[in-house]
Amino acid sequence: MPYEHQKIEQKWQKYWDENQTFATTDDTSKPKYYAMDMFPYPSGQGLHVGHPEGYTATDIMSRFKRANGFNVLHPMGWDAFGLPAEQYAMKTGHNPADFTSQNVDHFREQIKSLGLSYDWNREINTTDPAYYKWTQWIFEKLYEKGLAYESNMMVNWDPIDRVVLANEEVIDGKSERSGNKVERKALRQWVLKITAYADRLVDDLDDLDWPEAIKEQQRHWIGRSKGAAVFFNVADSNKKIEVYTTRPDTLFGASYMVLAPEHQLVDEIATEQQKQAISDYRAIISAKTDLERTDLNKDKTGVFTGAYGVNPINGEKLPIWIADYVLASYGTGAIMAVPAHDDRDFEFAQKFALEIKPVIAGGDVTKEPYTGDGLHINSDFLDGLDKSTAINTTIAWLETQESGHAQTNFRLRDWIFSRQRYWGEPIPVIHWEDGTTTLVPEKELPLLLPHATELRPSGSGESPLANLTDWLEITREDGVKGRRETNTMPQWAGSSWYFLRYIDPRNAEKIADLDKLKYWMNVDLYVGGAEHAVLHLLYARFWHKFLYDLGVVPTKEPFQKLVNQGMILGSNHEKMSKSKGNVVNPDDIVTAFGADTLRVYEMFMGPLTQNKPWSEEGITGSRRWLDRVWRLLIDDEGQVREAVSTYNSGDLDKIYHQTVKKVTEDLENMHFNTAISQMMVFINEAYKSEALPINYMTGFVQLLAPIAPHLAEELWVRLGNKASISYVTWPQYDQAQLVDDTVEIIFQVNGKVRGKATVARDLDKDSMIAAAKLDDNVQNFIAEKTIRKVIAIPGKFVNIVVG
RNA sequence: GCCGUUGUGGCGGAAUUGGCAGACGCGCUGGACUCAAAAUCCAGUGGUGGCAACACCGUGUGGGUUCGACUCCCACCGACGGCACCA
Repeated sequence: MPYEHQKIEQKWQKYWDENQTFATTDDTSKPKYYAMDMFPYPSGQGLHVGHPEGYTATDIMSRFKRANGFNVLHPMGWDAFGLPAEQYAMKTGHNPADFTSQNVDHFREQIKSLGLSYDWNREINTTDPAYYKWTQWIFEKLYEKGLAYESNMMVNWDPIDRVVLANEEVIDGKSERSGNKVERKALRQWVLKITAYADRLVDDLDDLDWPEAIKEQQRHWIGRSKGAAVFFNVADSNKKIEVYTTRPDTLFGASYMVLAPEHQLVDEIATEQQKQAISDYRAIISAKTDLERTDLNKDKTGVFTGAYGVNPINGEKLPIWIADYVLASYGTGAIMAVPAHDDRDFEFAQKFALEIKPVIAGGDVTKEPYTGDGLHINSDFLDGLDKSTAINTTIAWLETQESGHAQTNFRLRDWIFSRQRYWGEPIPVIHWEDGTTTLVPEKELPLLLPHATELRPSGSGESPLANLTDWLEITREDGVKGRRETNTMPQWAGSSWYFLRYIDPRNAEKIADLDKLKYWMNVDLYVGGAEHAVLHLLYARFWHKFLYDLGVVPTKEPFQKLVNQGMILGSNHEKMSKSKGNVVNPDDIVTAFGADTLRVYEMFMGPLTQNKPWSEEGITGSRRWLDRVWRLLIDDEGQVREAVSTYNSGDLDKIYHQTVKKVTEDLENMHFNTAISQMMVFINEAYKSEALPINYMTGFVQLLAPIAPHLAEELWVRLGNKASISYVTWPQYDQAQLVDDTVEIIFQVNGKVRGKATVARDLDKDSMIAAAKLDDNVQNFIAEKTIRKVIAIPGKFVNIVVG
């Protein structure tokens, strides 16, 4: 009887469902393990083969931990708000909710066919009002704490369609959909003050078990830098310019100053004869896209304002320029330029023939800027000091003069939290005609997204919600009229706290019960793609810290261990895409080979974290191996083979215990590919053995169960055990079975292998050396040579050094 | 340019603390079974030379440390991901 994957997989999926095998309880007597996947956006395309990779990894860990006595929380849900549904709805005249719910059903069905051990009772959906009630609640708390505010921010604006576009909708400066040229436009936006958490977001990374690359990306994104604020008076004026510098020690080398073209003081200090040049320059700048201002333009441009600043340290007058290489959004939008020791200032100074004064010894600043360390020169009281001493000395001096102070800056900016979209969580705010703004009262949450079949752009830059007058307009008891906020939240909102809701998904009173949170948090394993390295993970960490400060959650960080699965590439080693015609559909694989084969193959392809190309031959190889496992134990009539019995010839003793050890350790470390290869070795050995001891066979089936659960359940029952295998205690290995009395040692001459011998495990050094010298081939290489040295390690090797 | 990851047979990939490079799988070759084929089972398979024993070469490139280097150090090259004038 052959291995019939379809029958077996359906049978066990039904069994798990009916028996609620994977329903999680809050049994706090057991240690807990919380394994979570990044929940998917349920797109119309359905699952691709990349999804099952990460899902299988967390599923293996979940099943492995269950067998090791852990109480496992392994949930799944849907990140179901998002742009594609809205675009599709606009095109077809449907409501995004209906379309999304069909997609969710399709995704759920596909995911269930993979045999993943989720607790489906905890399924969540970010578009469910019972869920987004709490997303709105968190927003209200942020607002109450002063961490949510309104501000005019620049957005991508399609002037013909009159809609706001997301960055990813803008391709080469044009709208992806309409092809219209996109402009920058200031619009009122809701903004979250993530910068208030910048220090903690950097510092707390240190304790997380995350890939170093991701931590580095977050550190860089936050971009904390330490330096000084320095105040420069403007000559012949009462104005002051504050600059930010990381090199206050080079203050004696400052030879000019630069303001960002948008800097507020520009108009106030510019002289009459420069005003025309300035406005011309600004016109050119505003026509440039961000890309042109950064990437494409390495050539420095700028205009003199006609004004001078006074260097607080020596009273020198410094010309004040405007230039777009100084960014309005970073620091104070103003710098002191030290061309001798900064690449950008050097380039600018050369172009406009500004003075270049060296203040640090080393390098030749007539040729290139010197940015290294060195002793200070031409710097009065700083002369002879090294960089860090000079920095501290200067800051101390500035503080006594009240001309500056130490200052920390961040690259991180506040988070633009609103979207001019329909398909998102409504922001629970009302703008009243008397000019006040209030939150929707907590007891009225959730503020429901009104049902709409015809989504049309409002034309004003507001979301389609602005068209829905019934919902939009509201009158207070005292007759004051109000208008609801038409902005909705970004897709990041619902995903910033979903890991909390899985813990207590139906709680109507709060996000989740604190005792349950105390038991389950943090997430022990979080697996997903590296494309979320910064934004999602940073936003989730920010919200979590905020909730921690509120006392809602008991931990400072949400995700203790993070793993990024690699991408599955097409068989041509390129990223899978429709246009390249290299897309593999997991449904086809499940039908033709089975979910277990897909799971084994995806885990066997290579390390979880690396990119790997799909291979048609590879998948058949994995299937072949599962067939081989089946045939080892089950004969043509569907009976357990006679060789499987309580008789143990001893052939498999060593390999069995080795396999238990290796598989256990590999699973613990998520080295699934080598765990599978060890199981293959075991099966190869078993095929050569006459006797198949029943306890070894059941032990093997247990090792296989996390990876190929349907097949393992089936074999487990056929071998005479009671269903199900999921909570049966993991097999143990016997250390004593792993060591042999004899061991093969190698003989080297000058580090090259020249012979081998099998000797007693505890053979002493001298006997090993003697044996080595007797070896024929070794003699060929040491004959007539002087032995300089002999290295011997018992149980391993002898190395004879001749010369 | 900067930060991070990575480079091993025809292919995917193995190799605790430096100690037999290439486990396992794919592919390929041969054998068994079969009228034949498929499937299956068994064996072989880094390159060069040799009937063989065995020798030489071999982990991106060039140096170095060491009795011994895929592994450690220095310099360089290529691929992938991220950031991009952040003062």
